[in-house]
Amino acid sequence: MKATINDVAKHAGVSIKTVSRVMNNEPSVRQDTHEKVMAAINELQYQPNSAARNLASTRSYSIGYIYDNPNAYYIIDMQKGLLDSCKKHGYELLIHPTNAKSPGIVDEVKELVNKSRLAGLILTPPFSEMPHIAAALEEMKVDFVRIISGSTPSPTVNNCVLIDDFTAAFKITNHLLELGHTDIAFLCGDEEHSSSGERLAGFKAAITKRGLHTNPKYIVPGHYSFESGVEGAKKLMALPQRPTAIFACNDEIAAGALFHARLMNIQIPEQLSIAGFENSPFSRQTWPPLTTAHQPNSTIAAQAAELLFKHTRPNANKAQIHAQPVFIPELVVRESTSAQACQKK
Amino acid sequence: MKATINDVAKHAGVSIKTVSRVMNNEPSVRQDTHEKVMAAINELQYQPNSAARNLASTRSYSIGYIYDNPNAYYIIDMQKGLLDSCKKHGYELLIHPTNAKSPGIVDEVKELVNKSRLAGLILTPPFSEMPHIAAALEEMKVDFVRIISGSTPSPTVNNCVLIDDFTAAFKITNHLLELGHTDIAFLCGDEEHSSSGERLAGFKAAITKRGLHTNPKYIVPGHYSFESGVEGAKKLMALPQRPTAIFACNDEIAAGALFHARLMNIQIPEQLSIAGFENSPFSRQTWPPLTTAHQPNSTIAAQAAELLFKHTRPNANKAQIHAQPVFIPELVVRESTSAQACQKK
DNA sequence: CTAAATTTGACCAGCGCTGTCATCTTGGCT
DNA sequence: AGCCAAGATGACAGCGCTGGTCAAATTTAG
Repeated sequence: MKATINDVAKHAGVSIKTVSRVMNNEPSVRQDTHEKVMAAINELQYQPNSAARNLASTRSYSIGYIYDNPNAYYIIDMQKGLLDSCKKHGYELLIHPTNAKSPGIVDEVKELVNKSRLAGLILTPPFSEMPHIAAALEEMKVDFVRIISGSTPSPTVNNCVLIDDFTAAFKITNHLLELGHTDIAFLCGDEEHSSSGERLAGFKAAITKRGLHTNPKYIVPGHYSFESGVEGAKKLMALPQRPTAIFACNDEIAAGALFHARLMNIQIPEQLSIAGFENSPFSRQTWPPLTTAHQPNSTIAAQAAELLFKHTRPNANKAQIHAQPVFIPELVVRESTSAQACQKK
Repeated sequence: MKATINDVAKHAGVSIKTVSRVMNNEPSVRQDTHEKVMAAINELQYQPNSAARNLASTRSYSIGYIYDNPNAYYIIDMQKGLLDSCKKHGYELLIHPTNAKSPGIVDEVKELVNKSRLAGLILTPPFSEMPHIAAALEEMKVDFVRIISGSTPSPTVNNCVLIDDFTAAFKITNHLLELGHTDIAFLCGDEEHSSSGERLAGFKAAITKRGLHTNPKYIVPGHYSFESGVEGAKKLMALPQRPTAIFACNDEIAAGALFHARLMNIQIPEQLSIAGFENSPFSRQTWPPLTTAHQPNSTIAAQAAELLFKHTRPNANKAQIHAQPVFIPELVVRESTSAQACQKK
């Protein structure tokens, strides 16, 4: 039915071991044999049986994705990217939803790795920012790649995919500044997520660079939720001097702010500009659609998986391993921001 | 490191063959030996190595979940239920997002089954309602369980989990009727999804039973999206005689309707009641929160997986196989519906 | 208490692949 | 040409389990 390594070996006129060598990128296979084998592989559409591989090898061919994120869109996108990359490299993806705040989380992760013999793990926030998880995995000598907020590749750590929240937030803030806004508020996400801090820093930097200064009353703590956005906007709108623009730490918060504004009969963007972050489907379902920063989650996930596979594969190009991809979410301008609110002043 | 079948055999004082018999539910194992082995399994926390099982057996121990649904919350919930059930039975879950409308979809599914040697498949709408997919799977002799809309178990088909959309819609409509509403509109979902038709039928039945009749102008075709809800509400609100309540085919549509109402300065529920369907997180993020019907997606998914495993396991209790679970989503009353709008009349 | 039926174990092959180690090539050197 | 080391390739065992066969042990029924 399905081609096995034996079929490929016969077809190419080599031993199965040589086919195995080619499949595993092992050195000491001559150029022409390599090509011969590859040709046979392609012709027979050979795909190694992962069960056999797992059984025979000390290594494993599945990676895990642990998640605990209320944002379903984010998870779905991540999965998509991971799956694509896994498929490409003949790996399997094991998904494991769990509760990051559970006290036994480290043991749970350990057990998962052991039981499912995982080759590696993809960690997204909040897991990617939990030092005890990273420590446990390092101790177990399991590879992992973290997707974290940051802009400057670290020379000591090579297993991260960085999202430059700072720069993206800087851009969004700049967009608002360029429209003419000077009284801009910021609705924070969860304190524990470094992304929120990075975005706030980018926000402040843009304002400072413009020669303005940030009004502490305009920086509202909160968390990554719709409700938090409603609350935050309520506080801001109750201030004697209202801001003319709000930059929310993600689209959900922005949607909440938008909602509160609608409730208060504040026209968007005529009387108030609102920007979000992430470009989730959410940001297109609001009215008006949200100006936001596009975070290409699928692509980010795929990159993370690629990085993991490079680690995992024993004979990888060492130079490539140290590449730390940095993603800068791009500004997406929609109808929720305009110059109108500040021109009236 | 990890316990193998040999360890269990030694621990229980039996041969590995007997352990294997127990693991695979084979007959002709005496009660007490069975217990002895189970005790050893529990004590050693034995989990069969799925790679070895897959390799040795003609059967496989992984099931697939194919999805193509814009509703990320739905998918996440489904996954959760499937994973729980898989874990319990020692199966693996393979997820496969794809495009249901792609012309090569049947071949794609076939290839997936072949390549990953799937024991079975879980099909949700729209896949569960595509006859050519079911036919292809039957031809391949691959088990599958469909999650579909319906209320009466079919005697010929035994691989379905039913969601009684009719009754749930009946209940929601009744709730509106009991509040005193008589002019109730219905915003349809996609025509291709039978759930929309079932919900509409339940809606009509409730109205008819009340001795009233449905106004054709109040039945607005559409699809399962926020935008469709906005459009639908717009049409309804433009009618000379506005309805006093709207029953939307799902929460997203309801959210769209809610949004349009807010835009038109129609107070909810004072001037108009709106109900949704599904009880997705969406329904709690709107203001006011939506009256809806709770569809326990995780539980439904888990049931579907259980059903599939019963099919797949060769020595299962035949009587159980023919049980077709029927879920009736329960009414959840929140602030978006009240008697106010119809009392004013 | 015996014959028949049931339960269990010993043993083997083999699933498709990798790891180890032995063997065969190759090419550089004298 | 002859020799040797390094490189390329192959033979073979074994990963943990299932499925089959058959014989031995045990239970059950008559």
